[in-house]
Amino acid sequence: MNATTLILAILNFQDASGYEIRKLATDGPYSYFVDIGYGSIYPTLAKLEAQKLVTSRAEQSQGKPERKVYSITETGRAEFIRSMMEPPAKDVFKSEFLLVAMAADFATPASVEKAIEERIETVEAKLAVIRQHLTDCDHPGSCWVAHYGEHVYRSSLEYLIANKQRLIEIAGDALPGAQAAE
Amino acid sequence: MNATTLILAILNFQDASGYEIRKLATDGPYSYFVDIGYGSIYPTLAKLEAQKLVTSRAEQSQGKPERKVYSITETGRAEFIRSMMEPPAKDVFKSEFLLVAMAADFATPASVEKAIEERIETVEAKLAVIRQHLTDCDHPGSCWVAHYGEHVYRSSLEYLIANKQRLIEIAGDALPGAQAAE
DNA sequence: TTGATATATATCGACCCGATATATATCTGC
DNA sequence: GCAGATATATATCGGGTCGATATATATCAA
Repeated sequence: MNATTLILAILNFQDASGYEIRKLATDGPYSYFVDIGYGSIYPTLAKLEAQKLVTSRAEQSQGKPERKVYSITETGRAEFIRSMMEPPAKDVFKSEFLLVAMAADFATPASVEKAIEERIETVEAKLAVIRQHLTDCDHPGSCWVAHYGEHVYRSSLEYLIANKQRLIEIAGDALPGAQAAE
Repeated sequence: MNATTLILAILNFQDASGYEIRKLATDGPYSYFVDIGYGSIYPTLAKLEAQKLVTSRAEQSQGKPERKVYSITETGRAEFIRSMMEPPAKDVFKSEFLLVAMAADFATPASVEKAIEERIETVEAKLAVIRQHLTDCDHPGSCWVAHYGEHVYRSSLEYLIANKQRLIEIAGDALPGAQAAE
């Protein structure tokens, strides 16, 4: 994706600690088109602070470890706006599940069934998160994106459920000792 | 994704050179759920050859540079089948376009329009490739996956076209000097 | 014959992800 | 009251991956 742009975008909407940024990008409203780990977040925050695009302050809340809360600066906001103007990089989509589905005839029906069932559960979970965001959605851009996510994930789920059985039937056909199982 | 699994999967279906693997993963029937560059392909092929999971032979076709064609071994095929049995890693989806859409109020209508139009063109191109594959699709797993791709990309395209105008209308609303443009 | 394009192999640096280490506070059950 | 699980929080390291680039040959069009 590009950790710098993403973090600047998040900090443009709200102050956050590294830990919160991770949660927003994993479970929050960014989670269905973004993914970023600590290994990118903390070094990027340090770099952004050195460049004066963000500032940080320590904050101790009762009971919890001290948080290091980051805020975007005016320079940072200008850089964020500039980055929103340039043409976005191409989308990245990688699915090991689809690779397994493509080679279903080389796996057992049991493993294929498990794979597609887990995929269905994952998509359902993601849909639930999106629909939750849709109920308390105020900012217009976020609503547009959440509706997009709902639309696409629902479509994906429909196909998976409707064609699950057909994929399981393909399974095992190319495995040694599987000639014409009637 | 995991370059090893992908390359083993491709070589399980056909012999190929590094260059061909790249093309299959970029324009071919793997292209809508996979992406891999030379920086992963050549080192992985070398590793797989050292492990005796693939073998290579030089082949000079007329007029073109010499090709180094790789074939999967029996050990490699066993390893491929084993890898198809274990639960697939989670899908990866990252979209800088959706980040721009979410922050559309911080960009100009012109740049947002350009971004969504380019996105529509990209999806249409991908759909065209998938539909081409569907016309000459023999292997059942590949057909299942191509149908899935057709279903999801068509759904995505529908939303983009139907909601393009609405996104452009959001654009610019948070930019300095944009109070209530009627 | 120049330049553009396609084929083909290969590598390097920058970036990114997953796993892990470390630490504190709360909550639950025994 | 304390052990263990869980949540909060910061940080790093190694391995993997990507984009750009270098190199080379052959074809085709201007």
